[in-house]
Amino acid sequence: MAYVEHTTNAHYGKIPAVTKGLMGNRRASFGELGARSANYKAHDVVYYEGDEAKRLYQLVSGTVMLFKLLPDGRRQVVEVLRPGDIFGLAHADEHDCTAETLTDAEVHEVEMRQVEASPEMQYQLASCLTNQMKVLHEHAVLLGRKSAIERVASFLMYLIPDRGGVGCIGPDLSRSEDSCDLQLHMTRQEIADYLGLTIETVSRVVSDLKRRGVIRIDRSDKIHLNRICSLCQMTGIH
Amino acid sequence: MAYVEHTTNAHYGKIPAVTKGLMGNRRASFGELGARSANYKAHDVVYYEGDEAKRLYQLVSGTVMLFKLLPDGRRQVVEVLRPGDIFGLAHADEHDCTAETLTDAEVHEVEMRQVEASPEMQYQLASCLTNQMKVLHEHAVLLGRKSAIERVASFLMYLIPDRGGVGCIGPDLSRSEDSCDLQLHMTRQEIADYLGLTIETVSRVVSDLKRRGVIRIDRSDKIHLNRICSLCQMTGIH
DNA sequence: CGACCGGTTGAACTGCATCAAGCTGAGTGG
DNA sequence: CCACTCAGCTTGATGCAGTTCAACCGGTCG
Repeated sequence: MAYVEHTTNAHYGKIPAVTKGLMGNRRASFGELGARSANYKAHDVVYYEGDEAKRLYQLVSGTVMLFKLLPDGRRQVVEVLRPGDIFGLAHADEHDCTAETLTDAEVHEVEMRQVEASPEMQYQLASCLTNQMKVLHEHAVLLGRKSAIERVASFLMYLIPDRGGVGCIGPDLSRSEDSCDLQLHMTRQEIADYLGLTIETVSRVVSDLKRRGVIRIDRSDKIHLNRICSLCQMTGIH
Repeated sequence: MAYVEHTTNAHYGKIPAVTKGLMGNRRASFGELGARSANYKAHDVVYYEGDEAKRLYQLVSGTVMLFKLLPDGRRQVVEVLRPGDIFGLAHADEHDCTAETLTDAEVHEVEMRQVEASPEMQYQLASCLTNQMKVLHEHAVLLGRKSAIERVASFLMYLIPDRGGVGCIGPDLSRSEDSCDLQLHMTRQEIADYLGLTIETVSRVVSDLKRRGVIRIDRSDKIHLNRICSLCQMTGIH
């Protein structure tokens, strides 16, 4: 089984061309508005929590995570960004999170002044933020109310390409397949910090899913979903 | 000790007049842009999760919470809104949360079309969302990584007027007081659903804080903070 | 080959949930 | 005015999901 990045990972691929309205699932792009493009290697830090916020960033390709640290070292990954997502917003001129790439990533960067001066960009900004807020709401439910199995199942479902975190499409899947390959791009530690669990719990749950035949582990970061529907059943949203 | 609403509760008071830039701590208002004003009683539902999203709302006074439900009844309060906050945004024309007032509330309502057509409103929207994103990030840390005591302490700190969730101002408090009265406007159940805990745990932690002399309980929804600094010390961010 | 890093697995512990009473205060009716 | 009720809250006893601590495993790299 070959793992072709752009078909096997939701986090890959360029920004989708489809756009709707402000409140629709538009995925706007800063590219056509004269943003500077920058390339980062995997595990580069784009900015640190507390840094002065000078620019706005839009992820073009690859994956970026935003996380916060508590003084004793506890970490919470607050967002795992997909192409099209905007980051670097700051409420009081200071970044509230650290932004670190999970993979090589291409990013469009725009000076804050430019954004302030461009209604076009603000439109796109509002549109992207709307979407990201929804994801944050779902993640709050995950962190506040879901069990470990439900968290991991939700996480895996979220990674399925062309599903945008949406649950079961129903029994008559348009893809007519109930299986799928995933490329994780995250260590167990990163997953744990995203799901509010420990590394051991993530590992145990993944092993358990394997034992139950729901997934197959080809390499620790390459997982094959055997039964997407079963997995979806475990997310807590059914 | 008298409890005067607009001085004792962070959730009360009109939208602050102070505004800065897009990324600053601006608290924009739709009022001057011809929004319709609506008044709700305590515990009114503004819209339900799944309802078609037709309008955008900005809270003028009072408190509103947004929550999501899992099919088995588990609930997560994802946001507790303050005056100036915007809600009702929907990614796919459908509200992703239920919006319910906690107190009597005044709300400005704007048709989605109007927002789409108004760069001015989009600017304000982007500004408000930036702030709300930051709060959601902090809340993710709370839900994912904090203990019960830390959650309750963080929650109480968040309610202190004129602090916007900011931690210790330092030993030389500008208010020169280390105490404060709070009006909760939330039942133990609502607090528990906000903090990702059970009602019993919230109750136990509050009793514990009382026993330690950090707070005094005047009525279940009226709490006096005896030592704000001690409380702040318990939030996990120090 | 050995060191090392990320991951897995086991055994014991614990913080919070669950289950089950009891309490308190506001509202109601005799 | 007191008895009753009922909703929201508190407190105690018990259980368990997930953490913690510790050992081990397998692939990779110098």
